[in-house]
Amino acid sequence: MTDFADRLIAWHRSHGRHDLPWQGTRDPYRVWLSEIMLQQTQVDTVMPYYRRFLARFPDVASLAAAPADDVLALWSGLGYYARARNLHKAAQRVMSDFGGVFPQSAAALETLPGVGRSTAAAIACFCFDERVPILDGNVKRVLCRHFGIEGFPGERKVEQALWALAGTLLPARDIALYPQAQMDLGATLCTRSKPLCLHCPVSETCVARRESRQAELPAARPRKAVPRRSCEWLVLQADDAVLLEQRPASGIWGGLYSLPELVEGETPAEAALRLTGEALEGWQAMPAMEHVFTHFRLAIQPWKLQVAKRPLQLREGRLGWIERSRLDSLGLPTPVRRVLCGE
DNA sequence: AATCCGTGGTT
DNA sequence: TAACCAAGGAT
Repeated sequence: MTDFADRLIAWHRSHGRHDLPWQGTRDPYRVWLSEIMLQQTQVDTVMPYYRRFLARFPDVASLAAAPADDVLALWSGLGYYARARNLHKAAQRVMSDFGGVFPQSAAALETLPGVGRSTAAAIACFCFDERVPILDGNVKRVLCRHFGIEGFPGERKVEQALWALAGTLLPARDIALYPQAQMDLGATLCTRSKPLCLHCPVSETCVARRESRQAELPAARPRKAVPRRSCEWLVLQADDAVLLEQRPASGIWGGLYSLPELVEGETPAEAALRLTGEALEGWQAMPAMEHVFTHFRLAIQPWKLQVAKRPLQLREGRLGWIERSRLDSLGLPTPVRRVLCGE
């Protein structure tokens, strides 16, 4: 079945995507950056972020030397912020452990934080012609359909089988073209819904096609109820500044600047007193909003409290007054940016 | 090994 | 509307 890869590559030459911003280079820095941004994130979403990021940090040295806050600011809105923190750490490790030169094997690349087996393989393959398989969402979908693989691909046994299968399908030549060929097929033809089998280069040998099971393969994730949580935020504004709190490095929105949360049962005035030690009055409700994550749903009630003069003391170390003009240069979670800057 | 981690688009 | 999930990795 080595023919499988050759057909994909031949199809890619004439029908694949060739003008994405991260294509046309074998610079491992650029390939690595694009691969990290594209994890669980669609191409159209990534493009503007990739351009901005590359303009600000043209190489691994400039990224390694940057403050973490600058990196998070450029990532703000892209989600999965551990990617940005790991990206920064990995850049520093390339400088310190590899003399500023990216390692040239998948095994070595995988030692970098945020670089797993598939991302390491993609970089090694694109940049250094290493003959290793990738296994992202596109490849999983294509393989499950074409070879009639049953079971949810997120399950360990199924994923192991897919890795093994992917390893047997590698082409004898043009290895550097193969990852892109697979991803293009998955992204443009073998899509999750309504795949365009009529244009597919491997449709004659596809199990799902033959059995009309394109909608059943790959098997869907076992569904669970999505928990609902709620929180209240204090939007304390003074002069032309707002009180923000940097979140802990781990957990949701790690390292980002967020609005202080009210403790259960607390009024906005009580929260302001707790945070500043001053009695502040005149709070009012802002429009409630809901933010949806993959794994839960968060109802947010912001409370605005505008005071004339900025309280001098802050009771917690992670609190700080941020000028409104500086908000653009900070890493803010999307709903925080929405509250402070409007839609 | 199952869970956690964002956001926006599609159906 | 709600479900689903996209160029996954870390724990």
